[in-house]
Amino acid sequence: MADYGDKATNFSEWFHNILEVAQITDARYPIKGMAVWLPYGFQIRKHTLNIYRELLDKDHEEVLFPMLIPETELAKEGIHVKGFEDEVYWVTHGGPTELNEKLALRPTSETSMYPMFSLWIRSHIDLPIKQYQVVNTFRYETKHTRPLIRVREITTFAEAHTVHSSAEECAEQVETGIEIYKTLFDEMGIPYLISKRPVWDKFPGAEYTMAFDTIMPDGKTLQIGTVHNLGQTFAETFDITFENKEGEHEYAYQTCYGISDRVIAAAIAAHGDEKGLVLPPTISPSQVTIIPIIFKKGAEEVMAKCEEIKEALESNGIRVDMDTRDIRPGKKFFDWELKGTPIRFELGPRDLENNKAVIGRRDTEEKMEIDLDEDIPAKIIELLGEIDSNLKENAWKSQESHLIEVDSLDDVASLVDDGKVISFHWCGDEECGKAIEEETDVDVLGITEEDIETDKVCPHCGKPAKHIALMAKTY
RNA sequence: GGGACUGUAGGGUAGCUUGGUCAUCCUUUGGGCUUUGGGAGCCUGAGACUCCGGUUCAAAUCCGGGCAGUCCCA
Repeated sequence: MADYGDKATNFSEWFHNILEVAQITDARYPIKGMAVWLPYGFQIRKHTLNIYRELLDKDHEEVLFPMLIPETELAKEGIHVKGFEDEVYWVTHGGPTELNEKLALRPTSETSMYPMFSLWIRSHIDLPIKQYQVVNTFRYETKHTRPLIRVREITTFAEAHTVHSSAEECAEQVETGIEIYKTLFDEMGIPYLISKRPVWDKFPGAEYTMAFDTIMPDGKTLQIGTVHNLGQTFAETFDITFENKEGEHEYAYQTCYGISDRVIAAAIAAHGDEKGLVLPPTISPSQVTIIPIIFKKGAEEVMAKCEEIKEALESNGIRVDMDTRDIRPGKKFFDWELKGTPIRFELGPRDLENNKAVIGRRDTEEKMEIDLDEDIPAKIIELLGEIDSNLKENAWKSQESHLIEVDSLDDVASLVDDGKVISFHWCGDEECGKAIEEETDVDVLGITEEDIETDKVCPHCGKPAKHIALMAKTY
């Protein structure tokens, strides 16, 4: 039995090992924080993006903006640039010639897109604009990098940008963005916590930031998606104005929301186990992997039946892979457990004789027989659905086991060391929040329930509590 | 931002303290035989001292720096 490390007690080690042995990424690329997507990992990424695109294509348009941003544009929005300036990669030369203006590799695309929005938008008729792009972005991370989680090239940055003619519509779009991401994470079985980031941790330039965090197996949280209400800040900076129905010029209202490679990291972390990956059928490269068990005698008949089943499954829209390698079946079972294929379909001469096949579930490790005369595609589709909901349910249970409500912050440090994420009543004051972070050395993630009616007081400052907030160690 | 540790075949490692023989073992991998329902076996090949500089008759081993990685603290 291979030992990939213990997922709960040594998540980092487990995660590194799984990425490597399951051939998702190769982190040996000779630049810190940049890795190669391997074919198997790329497939997972592709299916994840398919879900994403399907969700956004309903009422967003996909676009593609350049990767380079002139220094003057990047620097226009003061608060925004301050949030990123230490992490920007600069292009300074074209061949031997020094450029007369430095060009930034986009750390995010507001300053790339919004000057164009300014040109495109003249009247309220032009609004709303809802666009998205899937691009790579660059951040010169100074902390230690981790594959998929903290990288210098974010290879999969899926960002949406919207422009509206009223503050109300803009706020509604924030809710829409949240709903889209909920659906995406639900499809992948990733549990999440939604909170409003504290003011000192919001997106630079935003009015407020709504964030999705998932709790990793070690109890640290990972931010997997954010939705920002930008208000009119960027519109003022980039002069995005429209003529409203009254014929007056008004600054536009904007939102942006994004997800990244981290979503895939979250899916791997949420479902994987000591044997390797466990992939939800929605993103697994193959949903069913057929393993023909070949002996010299009867090989042709077995292969023919396997082909037949493969075609039957594929014509029902199921992704099927067939492992025809000339190696022992045991080796194949181990390989596909490592790669997390949801269903193994094993068929050998003995089965053929009995008119049966063996189905193996990756999530429960159950093996069951199926009659070859049965409606196999229907059975598989049913099973895939069960696997999907089982994975999701377990992941949510696991997340909930990390959550704990407290009335006092005395034990926060030891609870967090124990892998807990803390929920507490909070006054909401910036000064108080920063003091809490300082004293406990744990981050205030954000507010999960805003402006609640309660008799409770803030455990730190003793003032009346207004919100329920979360604290955690973060990745 | 500050600190600690590490770098030997594709992966994991021994050797480094005390410089000196053909650099160890597992895995991987090419070829051959034999096997095939949970990682087969045998035979025979392949594959490494992070880079640059220094000390030395001699460096995987000692020293300095770069690059890369892991971890801890802000």
